[in-house]
Amino acid sequence: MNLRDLHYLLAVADGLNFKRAAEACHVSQPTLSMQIKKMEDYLGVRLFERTNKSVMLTDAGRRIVEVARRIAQDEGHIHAIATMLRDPATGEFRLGAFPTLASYVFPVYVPAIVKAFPKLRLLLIEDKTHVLMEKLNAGKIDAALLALPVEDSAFEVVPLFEDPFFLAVGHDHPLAKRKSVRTDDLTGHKLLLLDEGHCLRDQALAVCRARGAEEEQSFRATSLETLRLMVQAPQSGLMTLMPAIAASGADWLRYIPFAGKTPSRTIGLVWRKADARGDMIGVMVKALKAAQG
Amino acid sequence: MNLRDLHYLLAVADGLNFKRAAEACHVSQPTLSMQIKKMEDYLGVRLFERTNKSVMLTDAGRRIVEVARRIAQDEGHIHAIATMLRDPATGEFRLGAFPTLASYVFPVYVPAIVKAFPKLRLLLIEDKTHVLMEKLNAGKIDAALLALPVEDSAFEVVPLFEDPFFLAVGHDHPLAKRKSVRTDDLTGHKLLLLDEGHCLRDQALAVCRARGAEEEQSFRATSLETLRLMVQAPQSGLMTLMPAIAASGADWLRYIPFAGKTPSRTIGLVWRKADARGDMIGVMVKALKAAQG
DNA sequence: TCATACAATAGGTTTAGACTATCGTAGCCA
DNA sequence: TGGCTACGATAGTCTAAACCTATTGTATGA
Repeated sequence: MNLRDLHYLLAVADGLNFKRAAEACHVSQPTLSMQIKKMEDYLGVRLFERTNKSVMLTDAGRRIVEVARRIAQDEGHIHAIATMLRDPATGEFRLGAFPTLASYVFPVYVPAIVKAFPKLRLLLIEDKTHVLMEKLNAGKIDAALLALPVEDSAFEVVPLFEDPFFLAVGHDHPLAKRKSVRTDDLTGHKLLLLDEGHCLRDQALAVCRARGAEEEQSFRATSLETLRLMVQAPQSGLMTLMPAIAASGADWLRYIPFAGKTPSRTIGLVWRKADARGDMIGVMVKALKAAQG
Repeated sequence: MNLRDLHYLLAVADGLNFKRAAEACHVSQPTLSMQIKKMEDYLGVRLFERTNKSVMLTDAGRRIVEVARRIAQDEGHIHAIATMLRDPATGEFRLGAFPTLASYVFPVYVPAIVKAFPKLRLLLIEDKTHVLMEKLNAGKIDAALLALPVEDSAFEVVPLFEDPFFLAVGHDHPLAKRKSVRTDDLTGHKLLLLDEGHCLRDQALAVCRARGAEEEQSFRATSLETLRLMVQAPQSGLMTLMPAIAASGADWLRYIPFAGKTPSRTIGLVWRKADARGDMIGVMVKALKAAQG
């Protein structure tokens, strides 16, 4: 059976006349006769009762036409969906970002994306880096904002901005009065970090470990907010690395810039190379860069 | 687009693997690749995102698969309908009979048909002869019990039984005491008939008109029951022809048989020659004949 | 680095859908 | 009654599309 045949069936059922139905289908009358006959043979039931003078639906024909009509409608729906989504800037777009980034970049990026692609339904996903990469791989999200480098040949990666780190300490911390610090100055101080799995933890460790800063082992924060509260607690003696993007100033921490070569992380957009919407994502990257400008 | 292609689409969507999908569809992998690609070109949207290592649905693909699944289901429904109705003795069968016959033959015939064709859904239609013939022609009913002859080359006709007429009179009618009558005896008596359009009227007229029986002009009955009541009314002086099948005896009329050549009507079953269920209707005729004993 | 797994491509064969021309039948009108 | 028209069915041929096998290209993993 064939969708075309179903349309032939419907055409004959509508006009109850093979010649006119053939015209409506833009085929010859014998073609139509043949195909209907073939369909009847295939289904094993007569669909039309035909004489030289009249054509009418059989009981089976009537019922089958009913279903065929629904199929034809659904076929129309498929075309409608395809037409709508032919423009890549329509449909859904699922964008991920890891937790210590999401709340700071989404407020800037989302309006930019919505403005650039008003017909795109944007869905935001906040998860740890490795979960995002799995989801990206599995097609559960379409792109992710991640800290670079991302080593995966299946992904396309574009850097968006540098996010420098500040040293964050409480007001009574030994380093609190410094105008700037060098990474060497961290040696011997106690460092509080996020819990395992947060990429900010790894980034901070990469900066500090070589310098002999000693990680506070009794506690690891599970969110930036907790981290902030722990560090600013009186007599904590703790410090942490805080990304500039998260250093709002609306708290009681001291954020001290690094002198010399400022440690930083690079944030980029990552998506699947195989994604057919690659071109659109390229345009999206431009919109994002413009937004942070 | 093609139903086959939709099945290919579903197979790939289910397994997310072209090779296995091809096996499931009993075609080669290149065929599947080709057809999917062709479909994507036709619709103008990418349905799958493919790499060497993985296949996943695009947003468009996901939505279209949803509709395709419904279409596949409906295709199944068409097969189910065809399988069910492949046996002619299933589905609906609409049987008509004219009013002065219906109430007397249906109680006998319907159980016989139901017994012979238990899967047939029998629908009964009661209407005047010419309406039944129109409906039969238009395919609105499948067969009709009519008084013969039926002159229409499009119809198949089989006589079922002879229905002799009685002369029906009230107890005080001049002919009430007769053991039998001849058609000549009707001359000069007042005849009450059914309204225009009832075939019993025409049949009775055919019997009586030649004999000079005088039709009561002031009133025509619209049902056999009314006719009965009018004739049996004291001092009515009316008579009518009553088919044997309707002469129940459970009323106050005298039913007098005709001597010599008894006038009668022939009742037969009529259906369209072109009806594919002709064979089944032939079997039905046998069942009807058996039922009337 | 070789073997494996996967989808895409190339080239040739078969099938099915399409065409034109014609038939067969019934209804209509002169 | 004979010829005209309208209708669907049939016959024979052509072509496009669906299919096959064989091969390519590219990752992954031992």
